[in-house]
Amino acid sequence: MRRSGTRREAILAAIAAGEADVDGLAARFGVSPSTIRRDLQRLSAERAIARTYGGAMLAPMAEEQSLGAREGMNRGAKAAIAAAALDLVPEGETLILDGGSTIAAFGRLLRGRRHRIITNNLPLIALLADQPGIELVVLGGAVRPISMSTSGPLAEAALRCLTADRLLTSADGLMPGLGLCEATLEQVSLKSLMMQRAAAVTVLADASKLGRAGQPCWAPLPARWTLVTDAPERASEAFGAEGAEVVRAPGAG
Amino acid sequence: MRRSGTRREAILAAIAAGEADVDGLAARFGVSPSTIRRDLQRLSAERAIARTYGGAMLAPMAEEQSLGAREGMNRGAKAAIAAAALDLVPEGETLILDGGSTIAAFGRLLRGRRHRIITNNLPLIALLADQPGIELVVLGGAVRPISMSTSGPLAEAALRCLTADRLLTSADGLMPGLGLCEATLEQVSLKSLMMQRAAAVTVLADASKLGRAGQPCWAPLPARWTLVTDAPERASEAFGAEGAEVVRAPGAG
DNA sequence: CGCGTTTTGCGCATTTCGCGCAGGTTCCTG
DNA sequence: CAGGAACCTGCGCGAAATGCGCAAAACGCG
Repeated sequence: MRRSGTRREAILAAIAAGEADVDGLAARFGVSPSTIRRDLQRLSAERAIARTYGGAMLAPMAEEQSLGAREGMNRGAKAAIAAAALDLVPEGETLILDGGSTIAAFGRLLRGRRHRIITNNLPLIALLADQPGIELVVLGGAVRPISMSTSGPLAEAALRCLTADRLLTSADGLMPGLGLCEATLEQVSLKSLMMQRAAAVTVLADASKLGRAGQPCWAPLPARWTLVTDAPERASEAFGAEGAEVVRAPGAG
Repeated sequence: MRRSGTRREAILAAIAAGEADVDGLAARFGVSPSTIRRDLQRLSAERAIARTYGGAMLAPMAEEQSLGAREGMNRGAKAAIAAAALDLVPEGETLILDGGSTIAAFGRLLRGRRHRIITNNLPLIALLADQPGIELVVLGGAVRPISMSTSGPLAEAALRCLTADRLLTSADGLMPGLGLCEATLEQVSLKSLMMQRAAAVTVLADASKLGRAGQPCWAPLPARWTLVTDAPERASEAFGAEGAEVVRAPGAG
């Protein structure tokens, strides 16, 4: 029977459309849950989907574009850093969330919480827009495809109309005494303005960023700020010596 | 004990490292499977992981398709209207693309072309950001989850810094003499400003929108504008009589 | 029409999950 | 310093989901 292949494609489409539980799919296609289970098992073996308890979800794509590849890098570390940063942020605060995959990982954890979010992090919008407890404001401006974020004069103009309790940001590199570095002046200009507009500054950076000066454009850090990192203490103590509160997230493994 | 937060981060790291089953995690951390289960439940609620049968996996970065469901409605008609509208737009123009699924369908057709795009249509960003021939500017502002678009004072302020060759917009309803209607004043205020800022106005509306006054807030249309619709001529001739150029798209089929 | 292959549905044992309950620890407060 | 609130933890129980084996049905092919 060639039809089963057709049904598996339809199941794939149904899962992509949100129909995710075994019983629902069984009713939808008029077959028994056992059959759906077998189909899901096969699709799972083909790496097309991933099984969940009582259902299935689209498989996490192995690799994709430039952004997806970088998101995969240090993913565990970023998730751990994001979770550690979450404990520092009281519910109800107004947050500025900067661009970058580390901040996106943090933003995902805000689902279910109550916050006002100001962000130029475009992938984050889809993750938070449906949350009833979250009021989302997007900073406009020109889109940087590499980082999927906005920047430029329009973003800065919008930011000048807003203030926040806390900024969460990351960087291409951090150096004691210099601050954080990025590839373009446009980026550091926006980051500096974000720091001015937030009462507290929290920087999320994995171990590979500390002590790295790989970019030419620098933004100084405020007198008091918080660093959340998975790096060992010897790599971060220099920041602590110059006014940063250092929070360690457990390293992967 | 506040340490549980620390353990949850460690669990996150362990899952990223491949340790994925409940019993293994319980043994790894020296706690009962019940506790691990609770931790996984909590991480799952935070969307940091996804539960599987007997374990967990890192949450996929991409999700969200509540909009996708509505996008399916009148999909054929919208695609036909979008294709017809594409013929009206010369390559190289600077376009304002309003929110809504009809405009999103149009924007998808711009892939591979050369344009400057100004938009508050959030789903469109992911579709066009990777296109080398397209320069993308996002209007910031508050996010309306229902339509996945931005609006409000910030969007209008940004728009006041920009002009465009053409506006492509849609509406909840169109009436001869009245213009187009939307659910909120905020929406029509932004649409009116978009019309002022664009040298030409093109409205995409399927047959169900014509002659419908289902919303209380109205924006008048300019003296000359273009209507692209799949409705039969008798439904659109009233608009032609008051200055609109009417372009018919072949009905869905 | 007969046969082999594939698919499907069902029952059963096993595993996992969710929830309530009791005990213990931490922290805050009067 | 004592009391209490909040939290975490472990355990047991009922419910749900899973995997497996087996028999019946559907399909393709000679």
